[in-house]
Amino acid sequence: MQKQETLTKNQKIILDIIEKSSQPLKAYSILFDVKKKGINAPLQVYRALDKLVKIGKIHKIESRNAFIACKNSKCQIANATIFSICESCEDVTEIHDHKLSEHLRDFKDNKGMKYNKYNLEFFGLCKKCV
Amino acid sequence: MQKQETLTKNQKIILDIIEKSSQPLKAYSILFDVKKKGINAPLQVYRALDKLVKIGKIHKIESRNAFIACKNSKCQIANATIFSICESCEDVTEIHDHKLSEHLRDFKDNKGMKYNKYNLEFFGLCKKCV
DNA sequence: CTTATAAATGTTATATTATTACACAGCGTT
DNA sequence: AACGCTGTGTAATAATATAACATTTATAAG
Repeated sequence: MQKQETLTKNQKIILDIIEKSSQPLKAYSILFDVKKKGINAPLQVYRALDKLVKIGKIHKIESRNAFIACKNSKCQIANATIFSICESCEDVTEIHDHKLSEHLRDFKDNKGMKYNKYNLEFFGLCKKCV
Repeated sequence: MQKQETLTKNQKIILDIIEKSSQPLKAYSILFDVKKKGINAPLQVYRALDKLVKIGKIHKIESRNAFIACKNSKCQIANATIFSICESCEDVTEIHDHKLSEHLRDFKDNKGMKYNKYNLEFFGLCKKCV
């Protein structure tokens, strides 16, 4: 625990919006929403997003170019994310599976690469869409 | 084995360029390279890329918006990819790890979702860059 | 062989996502 | 007070990707 409480005004505004959404939000849709709060330019959004990703408050869904809040209250886990994505309704859920996480954390390839992060996205059809 | 031999002219041109590169290529850099072969528009590139991804000849590195050839000669594996990415030199390597692949293939969450695909990207520093 | 159907092409325009560059403000340290 | 660091605001632009339309080629069906 160090400085994750000290978000700036813009960062708070953006985090707030993302946390209120159960689903990933795109940068420009966030921008649209925060115009009324005085955030006018894409860069202001992207800067806040970058920071929030860095400190683990949100995650980027790479295959969708969208951002979702980390539900894990103590998260800090900017570096190990697993998501399931429904290809029909686009519902995204963060997966917390201890065993799988362990496997990924412990993975070693045979090339001496030093890993500090991974991102895993599962695709398929959710219950509703099957 | 069915129709993976029957690539069209554009698809062949694009695949050829990607296969000749050991590293991922971006769509617009491919476009630049193929202009001399009569492919003039982004859409022509993206269409070929889509098809090649679909049949498993190439993979998209989602975090980099770039495309790399599948080295697995019999690949057909458009649906299960694992890559390691060096955050310093951006070197990308496809990982073939039987045990890890099995784990991912067999993964079941507790929400009844039916998976048909996954994409995993590891980030870190390669031997040279450590 | 002819018709129908699906898949790919070529082209123009445009939408979406993300970054560069620059000037400046706030804050903690020395 | 000067420095370094992080964040802000703004304008411009770069990079990535898709929509819409007309046409052509390939494949399959009668």
